[in-house]
Amino acid sequence: MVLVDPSDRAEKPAAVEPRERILSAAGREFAERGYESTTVRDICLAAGVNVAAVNYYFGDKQRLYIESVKHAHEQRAGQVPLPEWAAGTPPARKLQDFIANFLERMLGFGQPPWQVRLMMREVLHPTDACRELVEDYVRPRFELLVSILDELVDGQLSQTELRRVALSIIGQCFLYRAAGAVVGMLVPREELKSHHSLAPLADHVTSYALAALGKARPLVDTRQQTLHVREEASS
Amino acid sequence: MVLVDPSDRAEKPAAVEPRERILSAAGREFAERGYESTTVRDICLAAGVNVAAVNYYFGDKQRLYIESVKHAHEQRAGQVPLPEWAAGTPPARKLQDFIANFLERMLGFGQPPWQVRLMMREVLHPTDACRELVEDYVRPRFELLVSILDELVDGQLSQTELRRVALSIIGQCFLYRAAGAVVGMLVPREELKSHHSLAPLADHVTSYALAALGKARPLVDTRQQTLHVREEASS
DNA sequence: CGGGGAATCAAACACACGTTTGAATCAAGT
DNA sequence: ACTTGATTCAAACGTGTGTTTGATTCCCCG
Repeated sequence: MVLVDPSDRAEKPAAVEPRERILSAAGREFAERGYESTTVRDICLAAGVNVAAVNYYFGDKQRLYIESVKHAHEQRAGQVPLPEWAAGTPPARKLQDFIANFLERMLGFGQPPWQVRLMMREVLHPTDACRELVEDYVRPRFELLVSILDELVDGQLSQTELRRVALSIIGQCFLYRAAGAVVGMLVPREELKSHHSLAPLADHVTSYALAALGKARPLVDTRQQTLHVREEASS
Repeated sequence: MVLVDPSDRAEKPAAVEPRERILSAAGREFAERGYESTTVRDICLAAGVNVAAVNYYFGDKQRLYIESVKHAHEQRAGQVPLPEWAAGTPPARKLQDFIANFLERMLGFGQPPWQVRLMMREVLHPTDACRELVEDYVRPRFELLVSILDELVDGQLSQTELRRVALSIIGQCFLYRAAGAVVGMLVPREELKSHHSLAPLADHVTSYALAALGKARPLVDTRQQTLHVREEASS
Protein backbone atom coordinates (compact mmCIF):
# COMPACT_ATOMS: atom_id res chain seq x y z
CA MET A 1 0.00 0.00 0.00
CA VAL A 2 1.48 3.26 -1.06
CA LEU A 3 0.14 6.38 0.51
CA VAL A 4 1.40 9.47 -1.19
CA ASP A 5 1.98 12.36 1.08
CA PRO A 6 1.22 15.57 -0.82
CA SER A 7 4.41 17.14 0.43
CA ASP A 8 6.76 14.46 -0.88
CA ARG A 9 4.92 14.13 -4.18
CA ALA A 10 6.57 17.33 -5.29
CA GLU A 11 9.69 16.46 -7.23
CA LYS A 12 8.54 19.09 -9.68
CA PRO A 13 7.43 22.50 -8.46
CA ALA A 14 4.74 21.70 -5.96
CA ALA A 15 1.04 22.07 -6.57
CA VAL A 16 1.27 22.11 -10.36
CA GLU A 17 -1.73 20.54 -12.01
CA PRO A 18 -1.04 17.02 -13.30
CA ARG A 19 -2.33 18.08 -16.69
CA GLU A 20 0.36 20.73 -16.88
CA ARG A 21 3.07 18.35 -15.72
CA ILE A 22 2.08 15.84 -18.39
CA LEU A 23 2.06 18.49 -21.12
CA SER A 24 5.48 19.72 -20.15
CA ALA A 25 7.01 16.27 -19.84
CA ALA A 26 5.40 15.15 -23.09
CA GLY A 27 6.78 18.19 -24.92
CA ARG A 28 10.29 17.46 -23.72
CA GLU A 29 10.10 13.80 -24.62
CA PHE A 30 8.51 14.35 -28.02
CA ALA A 31 11.05 17.06 -28.83
CA GLU A 32 13.90 14.77 -27.90
CA ARG A 33 12.86 11.46 -29.42
CA GLY A 34 10.01 12.16 -31.80
CA TYR A 35 6.47 10.88 -31.69
CA GLU A 36 6.95 7.20 -32.40
CA SER A 37 9.97 6.69 -30.18
CA THR A 38 8.53 8.22 -27.04
CA THR A 39 6.28 6.02 -24.96
CA VAL A 40 3.47 7.24 -22.75
CA ARG A 41 5.13 5.30 -19.96
CA ASP A 42 8.25 7.46 -20.28
CA ILE A 43 6.15 10.60 -20.29
CA CYS A 44 4.21 9.53 -17.22
CA LEU A 45 7.36 8.55 -15.41
CA ALA A 46 8.91 11.95 -16.14
CA ALA A 47 5.70 13.69 -15.11
CA GLY A 48 5.35 11.61 -11.96
CA VAL A 49 1.88 10.35 -12.77
CA ASN A 50 0.30 6.99 -13.43
CA VAL A 51 0.24 5.64 -16.98
CA ALA A 52 -3.53 5.88 -17.06
CA ALA A 53 -3.35 9.63 -16.51
CA VAL A 54 -2.58 10.34 -20.17
CA ASN A 55 -5.74 8.68 -21.30
CA TYR A 56 -7.69 10.15 -18.43
CA TYR A 57 -6.72 13.73 -19.27
CA PHE A 58 -6.15 13.62 -23.03
CA GLY A 59 -7.97 10.60 -24.41
CA ASP A 60 -5.06 9.14 -26.30
CA LYS A 61 -1.42 9.66 -27.24
CA GLN A 62 -2.13 11.50 -30.47
CA ARG A 63 -4.29 14.12 -28.83
CA LEU A 64 -1.65 14.56 -26.15
CA TYR A 65 0.90 15.20 -28.87
CA ILE A 66 -1.18 17.88 -30.57
CA GLU A 67 -1.92 19.54 -27.24
CA SER A 68 1.74 19.53 -26.30
CA VAL A 69 2.71 21.17 -29.59
CA LYS A 70 0.16 23.93 -29.02
CA HIS A 71 1.32 24.25 -25.44
CA ALA A 72 4.96 24.63 -26.46
CA HIS A 73 3.96 27.14 -29.10
CA GLU A 74 2.05 29.30 -26.64
CA GLN A 75 4.78 29.23 -24.04
CA ARG A 76 7.44 30.10 -26.56
CA ALA A 77 5.41 32.87 -28.14
CA GLY A 78 5.18 34.78 -24.88
CA GLN A 79 8.82 34.12 -24.12
CA VAL A 80 10.47 35.85 -27.09
CA PRO A 81 7.97 38.37 -28.44
CA LEU A 82 8.24 40.10 -31.76
CA PRO A 83 10.47 43.14 -31.53
CA GLU A 84 8.87 46.57 -31.81
CA TRP A 85 10.45 49.77 -33.00
CA ALA A 86 9.80 53.45 -32.62
CA ALA A 87 8.57 55.18 -35.74
CA GLY A 88 11.48 56.32 -37.84
CA THR A 89 13.80 53.46 -36.91
CA PRO A 90 16.00 52.83 -39.94
CA PRO A 91 15.02 49.60 -41.70
CA ALA A 92 18.59 48.33 -41.61
CA ARG A 93 18.40 48.46 -37.85
CA LYS A 94 15.06 46.68 -37.89
CA LEU A 95 16.57 43.96 -40.03
CA GLN A 96 19.46 43.54 -37.64
CA ASP A 97 17.05 43.28 -34.71
CA PHE A 98 14.78 40.88 -36.49
CA ILE A 99 17.60 38.53 -37.37
CA ALA A 100 19.03 38.62 -33.87
CA ASN A 101 15.57 37.97 -32.44
CA PHE A 102 14.92 35.15 -34.88
CA LEU A 103 18.22 33.47 -34.12
CA GLU A 104 17.65 33.95 -30.43
CA ARG A 105 14.35 32.22 -30.82
CA MET A 106 15.65 29.41 -32.99
CA LEU A 107 18.83 28.61 -31.15
CA GLY A 108 17.71 29.73 -27.73
CA PHE A 109 21.03 30.78 -26.32
CA GLY A 110 21.24 30.37 -22.62
CA GLN A 111 18.80 27.54 -22.10
CA PRO A 112 18.18 25.08 -24.89
CA PRO A 113 14.43 25.35 -25.32
CA TRP A 114 12.72 22.09 -26.00
CA GLN A 115 9.74 24.03 -27.27
CA VAL A 116 11.64 25.10 -30.36
CA ARG A 117 12.90 21.63 -31.02
CA LEU A 118 9.37 20.32 -30.84
CA MET A 119 8.10 22.89 -33.30
CA MET A 120 11.07 22.24 -35.54
CA ARG A 121 10.04 18.61 -35.72
CA GLU A 122 6.65 19.76 -36.79
CA VAL A 123 8.15 21.91 -39.55
CA LEU A 124 10.43 19.16 -40.80
CA HIS A 125 7.88 16.37 -40.67
CA PRO A 126 4.49 18.01 -40.75
CA THR A 127 1.56 16.37 -39.03
CA ASP A 128 -1.92 17.68 -38.32
CA ALA A 129 -0.56 20.24 -35.90
CA CYS A 130 1.54 21.91 -38.58
CA ARG A 131 -0.81 24.16 -40.52
CA GLU A 132 -2.10 25.83 -37.39
CA LEU A 133 1.45 26.35 -36.20
CA VAL A 134 2.45 28.01 -39.45
CA GLU A 135 -0.48 30.38 -39.49
CA ASP A 136 -0.15 31.44 -35.86
CA TYR A 137 3.56 31.37 -35.43
CA VAL A 138 5.54 31.38 -38.63
CA ARG A 139 3.57 33.55 -41.01
CA PRO A 140 3.44 36.70 -38.85
CA ARG A 141 7.20 36.66 -38.51
CA PHE A 142 7.69 35.94 -42.16
CA GLU A 143 5.51 38.82 -43.24
CA LEU A 144 7.14 41.15 -40.78
CA LEU A 145 10.46 40.28 -42.37
CA VAL A 146 9.09 40.87 -45.84
CA SER A 147 7.76 44.27 -44.80
CA ILE A 148 11.11 45.24 -43.31
CA LEU A 149 12.83 44.28 -46.54
CA ASP A 150 10.25 46.18 -48.52
CA GLU A 151 10.94 49.27 -46.48
CA LEU A 152 14.66 48.70 -46.79
CA VAL A 153 14.68 48.61 -50.57
CA ASP A 154 12.08 51.34 -50.75
CA GLY A 155 9.66 49.36 -52.85
CA GLN A 156 12.15 48.60 -55.59
CA LEU A 157 11.67 44.83 -55.45
CA SER A 158 8.61 42.82 -56.33
CA GLN A 159 6.83 40.79 -53.66
CA THR A 160 8.24 37.67 -55.24
CA GLU A 161 11.78 38.96 -54.99
CA LEU A 162 11.19 40.12 -51.43
CA ARG A 163 9.96 36.69 -50.43
CA ARG A 164 13.00 35.11 -52.04
CA VAL A 165 15.32 37.33 -50.03
CA ALA A 166 13.32 36.66 -46.88
CA LEU A 167 13.61 32.92 -47.45
CA SER A 168 17.34 33.34 -47.98
CA ILE A 169 17.67 34.97 -44.60
CA ILE A 170 15.49 32.41 -42.89
CA GLY A 171 17.36 29.57 -44.55
CA GLN A 172 20.64 30.77 -43.14
CA CYS A 173 19.26 30.84 -39.60
CA PHE A 174 17.37 27.62 -40.12
CA LEU A 175 20.41 25.59 -41.08
CA TYR A 176 22.05 25.98 -37.71
CA ARG A 177 18.99 24.75 -35.87
CA ALA A 178 17.95 21.95 -38.20
CA ALA A 179 21.34 20.60 -39.17
CA GLY A 180 23.42 21.84 -36.26
CA ALA A 181 24.96 18.43 -35.77
CA VAL A 182 26.25 18.30 -39.31
CA VAL A 183 27.48 21.90 -39.17
CA GLY A 184 29.38 20.86 -36.09
CA MET A 185 31.09 18.11 -38.06
CA LEU A 186 32.06 20.45 -40.89
CA VAL A 187 33.75 23.27 -39.03
CA PRO A 188 36.87 22.79 -36.92
CA ARG A 189 36.28 22.17 -33.25
CA GLU A 190 37.80 25.47 -32.12
CA GLU A 191 35.62 27.43 -34.52
CA LEU A 192 32.37 25.93 -33.31
CA LYS A 193 31.66 28.53 -30.67
CA SER A 194 31.82 31.33 -33.19
CA HIS A 195 29.35 29.48 -35.42
CA HIS A 196 26.90 28.88 -32.63
CA SER A 197 27.05 32.21 -30.89
CA LEU A 198 24.34 34.73 -31.39
CA ALA A 199 26.20 37.96 -32.14
CA PRO A 200 28.67 36.81 -34.83
CA LEU A 201 25.97 34.84 -36.60
CA ALA A 202 23.46 37.66 -36.54
CA ASP A 203 26.10 40.08 -37.77
CA HIS A 204 27.05 37.82 -40.61
CA VAL A 205 23.52 37.16 -41.81
CA THR A 206 22.62 40.83 -41.55
CA SER A 207 25.63 42.22 -43.34
CA TYR A 208 25.36 39.48 -45.96
CA ALA A 209 21.82 40.60 -46.67
CA LEU A 210 22.56 44.31 -46.55
CA ALA A 211 25.51 43.90 -48.88
CA ALA A 212 23.50 41.80 -51.31
CA LEU A 213 20.83 44.46 -51.36
CA GLY A 214 23.36 47.24 -51.85
CA LYS A 215 22.69 48.80 -48.46
CA ALA A 216 26.12 48.17 -47.03
CA ARG A 217 29.60 47.59 -48.37
CA PRO A 218 30.30 44.11 -49.71
CA LEU A 219 32.01 41.60 -47.47
CA VAL A 220 35.03 41.97 -49.71
CA ASP A 221 36.18 45.46 -50.47
CA THR A 222 36.51 45.43 -54.20
CA ARG A 223 38.60 48.53 -54.52
CA GLN A 224 41.64 46.95 -52.93
CA GLN A 225 41.47 44.06 -55.26
CA THR A 226 42.37 45.43 -58.64
CA LEU A 227 45.97 44.28 -58.54
CA HIS A 228 45.06 40.70 -57.77
CA VAL A 229 42.56 40.60 -60.57
CA ARG A 230 45.23 41.73 -62.98
CA GLU A 231 47.63 39.02 -61.87
CA GLU A 232 44.95 36.43 -62.31
CA ALA A 233 44.06 37.56 -65.81
CA SER A 234 47.25 36.10 -67.24
CA SER A 235 46.18 32.48 -66.82
CA MET B 1 25.48 -19.61 -42.23
CA VAL B 2 27.40 -19.16 -45.47
CA LEU B 3 25.94 -17.16 -48.29
CA VAL B 4 26.49 -18.21 -51.84
CA ASP B 5 27.95 -15.77 -54.29
CA PRO B 6 25.00 -14.64 -56.42
CA SER B 7 27.08 -14.43 -59.57
CA ASP B 8 27.62 -18.17 -59.84
CA ARG B 9 23.97 -18.95 -59.44
CA ALA B 10 21.58 -19.17 -62.30
CA GLU B 11 20.30 -15.69 -63.05
CA LYS B 12 16.66 -14.71 -62.94
CA PRO B 13 16.28 -12.33 -65.85
CA ALA B 14 13.00 -10.80 -64.74
CA ALA B 15 13.52 -10.08 -61.06
CA VAL B 16 16.47 -8.43 -59.34
CA GLU B 17 18.20 -10.19 -56.51
CA PRO B 18 16.13 -10.19 -53.30
CA ARG B 19 18.84 -8.36 -51.41
CA GLU B 20 18.64 -5.49 -53.87
CA ARG B 21 14.87 -5.46 -53.82
CA ILE B 22 14.85 -5.26 -50.03
CA LEU B 23 17.40 -2.43 -49.99
CA SER B 24 15.42 -0.43 -52.48
CA ALA B 25 12.08 -0.99 -50.81
CA ALA B 26 13.55 -0.27 -47.40
CA GLY B 27 15.06 2.99 -48.62
CA ARG B 28 11.74 4.15 -49.97
CA GLU B 29 9.84 3.22 -46.83
CA PHE B 30 12.40 4.68 -44.43
CA ALA B 31 12.58 7.88 -46.45
CA GLU B 32 8.81 8.23 -46.41
CA ARG B 33 7.95 7.28 -42.84
CA GLY B 34 11.16 7.32 -40.85
CA TYR B 35 12.85 4.49 -39.01
CA GLU B 36 10.41 3.90 -36.18
CA SER B 37 7.25 4.11 -38.21
CA THR B 38 8.46 1.72 -40.86
CA THR B 39 7.84 -1.96 -40.19
CA VAL B 40 9.88 -4.77 -41.65
CA ARG B 41 6.59 -6.32 -42.70
CA ASP B 42 5.83 -3.29 -44.87
CA ILE B 43 9.29 -3.43 -46.39
CA CYS B 44 9.02 -7.12 -47.15
CA LEU B 45 5.58 -6.69 -48.62
CA ALA B 46 6.85 -3.92 -50.91
CA ALA B 47 9.89 -5.99 -51.85
CA GLY B 48 7.83 -9.11 -52.44
CA VAL B 49 9.79 -11.27 -50.05
CA ASN B 50 9.06 -13.14 -46.86
CA VAL B 51 9.39 -11.33 -43.53
CA ALA B 52 12.25 -13.56 -42.52
CA ALA B 53 14.29 -12.36 -45.49
CA VAL B 54 15.32 -9.16 -43.73
CA ASN B 55 16.90 -11.05 -40.88
CA TYR B 56 18.31 -13.61 -43.24
CA TYR B 57 20.12 -11.05 -45.40
CA PHE B 58 20.81 -8.23 -42.98
CA GLY B 59 20.66 -9.64 -39.47
CA ASP B 60 18.25 -7.10 -38.07
CA LYS B 61 16.28 -3.98 -38.86
CA GLN B 62 18.95 -1.57 -37.71
CA ARG B 63 21.62 -3.00 -39.96
CA LEU B 64 19.18 -2.96 -42.85
CA TYR B 65 18.62 0.73 -42.18
CA ILE B 66 22.32 1.55 -42.23
CA GLU B 67 22.84 -0.48 -45.38
CA SER B 68 19.93 1.23 -47.10
CA VAL B 69 21.32 4.67 -46.26
CA LYS B 70 24.68 3.72 -47.76
CA HIS B 71 22.93 2.22 -50.74
CA ALA B 72 20.93 5.38 -51.36
CA HIS B 73 24.06 7.44 -50.96
CA GLU B 74 26.01 5.44 -53.50
CA GLN B 75 23.22 5.44 -56.03
CA ARG B 76 22.72 9.17 -55.68
CA ALA B 77 26.44 9.93 -55.82
CA GLY B 78 26.81 8.37 -59.23
CA GLN B 79 23.64 9.99 -60.41
CA VAL B 80 24.61 13.67 -59.93
CA PRO B 81 28.42 13.83 -59.87
CA LEU B 82 30.43 16.81 -58.75
CA PRO B 83 30.87 19.30 -61.56
CA GLU B 84 34.30 19.72 -63.10
CA TRP B 85 35.70 22.74 -64.84
CA ALA B 86 38.44 23.49 -67.28
CA ALA B 87 41.38 25.40 -65.85
CA GLY B 88 40.74 29.11 -66.03
CA THR B 89 37.01 28.91 -65.55
CA PRO B 90 36.01 32.09 -63.73
CA PRO B 91 35.11 31.37 -60.10
CA ALA B 92 31.79 33.17 -60.44
CA ARG B 93 30.85 30.65 -63.08
CA LYS B 94 31.99 27.80 -60.86
CA LEU B 95 29.83 29.15 -58.07
CA GLN B 96 26.82 29.31 -60.34
CA ASP B 97 27.41 25.73 -61.50
CA PHE B 98 27.96 24.49 -57.97
CA ILE B 99 24.75 26.01 -56.70
CA ALA B 100 22.73 24.69 -59.63
CA ASN B 101 24.25 21.26 -59.13
CA PHE B 102 23.61 21.33 -55.40
CA LEU B 103 20.00 22.36 -55.86
CA GLU B 104 19.55 19.76 -58.55
CA ARG B 105 20.82 17.19 -56.12
CA MET B 106 18.76 18.39 -53.19
CA LEU B 107 15.47 18.98 -54.90
CA GLY B 108 15.82 16.42 -57.64
CA PHE B 109 13.66 18.10 -60.22
CA GLY B 110 11.68 15.77 -62.30
CA GLN B 111 10.86 13.12 -59.75
CA PRO B 112 11.67 13.70 -56.10
CA PRO B 113 14.21 10.98 -55.38
CA TRP B 114 13.67 9.05 -52.21
CA GLN B 115 17.41 8.71 -51.81
CA VAL B 116 17.77 12.38 -50.99
CA ARG B 117 14.87 12.31 -48.58
CA LEU B 118 16.47 9.41 -46.78
CA MET B 119 19.79 11.19 -46.44
CA MET B 120 18.00 14.34 -45.36
CA ARG B 121 16.45 12.40 -42.51
CA GLU B 122 19.90 11.33 -41.50
CA VAL B 123 21.10 14.94 -41.50
CA LEU B 124 18.13 16.18 -39.51
CA HIS B 125 18.07 13.38 -36.97
CA PRO B 126 21.52 11.85 -36.99
CA THR B 127 21.95 8.19 -36.20
CA ASP B 128 25.00 5.96 -36.51
CA ALA B 129 24.95 6.23 -40.27
CA CYS B 130 25.39 9.99 -40.13
CA ARG B 131 29.10 10.56 -39.54
CA GLU B 132 30.10 8.32 -42.40
CA LEU B 133 27.61 10.06 -44.64
CA VAL B 134 29.00 13.45 -43.78
CA GLU B 135 32.59 12.46 -44.41
CA ASP B 136 31.93 10.71 -47.72
CA TYR B 137 29.17 12.83 -49.09
CA VAL B 138 28.80 16.22 -47.47
CA ARG B 139 32.32 17.30 -46.63
CA PRO B 140 33.81 17.04 -50.14
CA ARG B 141 31.06 19.24 -51.52
CA PHE B 142 31.38 21.67 -48.66
CA GLU B 143 35.11 22.05 -49.12
CA LEU B 144 34.74 22.42 -52.84
CA LEU B 145 32.37 25.29 -52.19
CA VAL B 146 34.78 26.88 -49.75
CA SER B 147 37.61 26.64 -52.27
CA ILE B 148 35.46 28.23 -54.98
CA LEU B 149 34.62 31.08 -52.64
CA ASP B 150 38.26 31.42 -51.71
CA GLU B 151 39.20 31.72 -55.34
CA LEU B 152 36.34 34.14 -55.89
CA VAL B 153 37.43 36.58 -53.22
CA ASP B 154 41.06 35.98 -54.05
CA GLY B 155 42.11 35.07 -50.56
CA GLN B 156 40.75 38.19 -48.94
CA LEU B 157 38.54 36.36 -46.45
CA SER B 158 39.61 34.13 -43.59
CA GLN B 159 38.71 30.47 -43.57
CA THR B 160 36.16 31.20 -40.89
CA GLU B 161 34.49 33.86 -43.00
CA LEU B 162 34.57 31.62 -46.04
CA ARG B 163 32.87 28.83 -44.12
CA ARG B 164 30.24 31.25 -42.93
CA VAL B 165 29.46 32.31 -46.47
CA ALA B 166 29.43 28.70 -47.60
CA LEU B 167 26.96 27.82 -44.86
CA SER B 168 24.82 30.77 -45.90
CA ILE B 169 24.60 29.43 -49.43
CA ILE B 170 23.92 25.89 -48.26
CA GLY B 171 21.28 27.11 -45.84
CA GLN B 172 19.37 28.80 -48.61
CA CYS B 173 19.28 25.62 -50.67
CA PHE B 174 18.63 23.48 -47.63
CA LEU B 175 15.50 25.32 -46.58
CA TYR B 176 13.58 24.32 -49.67
CA ARG B 177 14.30 20.66 -49.18
CA ALA B 178 13.94 20.42 -45.42
CA ALA B 179 11.01 22.75 -44.92
CA GLY B 180 9.50 22.68 -48.38
CA ALA B 181 6.05 22.05 -46.98
CA VAL B 182 6.16 25.18 -44.86
CA VAL B 183 7.62 27.26 -47.67
CA GLY B 184 4.69 26.07 -49.72
CA MET B 185 2.31 27.45 -47.11
CA LEU B 186 4.05 30.82 -46.97
CA VAL B 187 4.17 31.79 -50.62
CA PRO B 188 1.08 32.26 -52.74
CA ARG B 189 -0.08 29.26 -54.70
CA GLU B 190 0.68 30.78 -58.10
CA GLU B 191 4.21 31.66 -57.03
CA LEU B 192 5.10 28.18 -55.89
CA LYS B 193 6.47 27.00 -59.20
CA SER B 194 8.99 29.82 -59.32
CA HIS B 195 10.17 28.96 -55.82
CA HIS B 196 10.60 25.30 -56.57
CA SER B 197 12.11 25.54 -60.01
CA LEU B 198 15.79 25.06 -60.48
CA ALA B 199 16.84 28.00 -62.63
CA PRO B 200 15.20 30.91 -60.77
CA LEU B 201 16.33 29.55 -57.44
CA ALA B 202 19.89 28.97 -58.54
CA ASP B 203 20.04 32.43 -60.08
CA HIS B 204 18.77 34.03 -56.93
CA VAL B 205 21.14 32.25 -54.58
CA THR B 206 24.09 32.88 -56.88
CA SER B 207 23.48 36.56 -57.46
CA TYR B 208 22.67 37.04 -53.79
CA ALA B 209 26.07 35.62 -52.91
CA LEU B 210 27.95 37.44 -55.66
CA ALA B 211 26.35 40.74 -54.68
CA ALA B 212 27.11 40.21 -51.01
CA LEU B 213 30.73 39.53 -51.89
CA GLY B 214 30.93 42.55 -54.15
CA LYS B 215 31.34 40.48 -57.30
CA ALA B 216 28.12 41.53 -58.94
CA ARG B 217 25.72 44.41 -58.74
CA PRO B 218 23.40 44.47 -55.74
CA LEU B 219 19.87 43.18 -56.15
CA VAL B 220 18.69 46.74 -55.76
CA ASP B 221 20.30 49.43 -57.83
CA THR B 222 20.72 52.27 -55.39
CA ARG B 223 21.44 55.38 -57.30
CA GLN B 224 21.77 57.78 -54.42
CA GLN B 225 23.62 55.72 -51.87
CA THR B 226 26.31 53.66 -53.49
CA LEU B 227 28.46 54.64 -56.39
CA HIS B 228 28.86 51.57 -58.44
CA VAL B 229 32.31 51.59 -59.84
CA ARG B 230 32.55 47.92 -60.61
CA GLU B 231 31.15 46.69 -63.86
CA GLU B 232 31.62 42.98 -64.49
CA ALA B 233 32.79 43.43 -68.07
CA SER B 234 35.48 40.78 -67.75
CA SER B 235 35.32 37.85 -70.16
C1' DC C 1 -19.03 11.77 10.20
C1' DG C 2 -20.08 9.84 5.73
C1' DG C 3 -21.54 9.87 1.08
C1' DG C 4 -20.13 10.68 -3.67
C1' DG C 5 -17.75 12.34 -7.53
C1' DA C 6 -13.13 13.14 -9.11
C1' DA C 7 -8.57 11.48 -9.32
C1' DT C 8 -5.16 7.86 -8.90
C1' DC C 9 -3.41 3.41 -8.91
C1' DA C 10 -1.66 -1.52 -9.96
C1' DA C 11 -2.79 -4.79 -12.98
C1' DA C 12 -4.21 -6.61 -17.07
C1' DC C 13 -5.60 -6.51 -21.94
C1' DA C 14 -5.16 -6.66 -26.96
C1' DC C 15 -2.36 -6.07 -30.45
C1' DA C 16 1.64 -5.05 -33.48
C1' DC C 17 6.23 -5.31 -33.68
C1' DG C 18 11.06 -7.50 -34.56
C1' DT C 19 12.75 -11.78 -34.50
C1' DT C 20 13.19 -16.95 -34.50
C1' DT C 21 12.12 -21.51 -35.88
C1' DG C 22 11.93 -25.65 -38.39
C1' DA C 23 10.17 -27.59 -42.21
C1' DA C 24 9.68 -27.14 -47.35
C1' DT C 25 11.72 -25.83 -51.74
C1' DC C 26 15.20 -25.08 -54.96
C1' DA C 27 19.64 -25.51 -57.69
C1' DA C 28 23.69 -27.51 -58.41
C1' DG C 29 27.40 -31.35 -57.87
C1' DT C 30 28.48 -36.02 -58.07
C1' DA D 1 18.75 -40.10 -58.35
C1' DC D 2 20.55 -38.69 -54.27
C1' DT D 3 23.00 -35.35 -51.35
C1' DT D 4 24.03 -30.97 -49.84
C1' DG D 5 23.59 -26.48 -48.65
C1' DA D 6 21.44 -22.09 -49.71
C1' DT D 7 17.07 -19.95 -49.83
C1' DT D 8 12.06 -19.33 -48.89
C1' DC D 9 8.06 -19.88 -46.27
C1' DA D 10 4.14 -20.02 -42.78
C1' DA D 11 3.75 -19.97 -38.21
C1' DA D 12 4.88 -18.82 -33.78
C1' DC D 13 7.49 -16.49 -30.01
C1' DG D 14 8.56 -12.85 -26.74
C1' DT D 15 8.35 -8.26 -25.81
C1' DG D 16 6.85 -3.54 -25.59
C1' DT D 17 3.21 -0.70 -26.79
C1' DG D 18 -1.24 2.16 -26.14
C1' DT D 19 -5.16 1.55 -23.76
C1' DT D 20 -8.74 -0.18 -20.41
C1' DT D 21 -10.35 -1.77 -16.11
C1' DG D 22 -12.09 -1.96 -11.55
C1' DA D 23 -10.79 -1.11 -7.17
C1' DT D 24 -8.95 2.39 -4.08
C1' DT D 25 -7.88 6.88 -2.36
C1' DC D 26 -8.64 11.73 -2.02
C1' DC D 27 -11.27 15.81 -1.12
C1' DC D 28 -15.14 18.46 -0.31
C1' DC D 29 -19.84 19.42 0.88
C1' DG D 30 -24.00 18.20 3.47
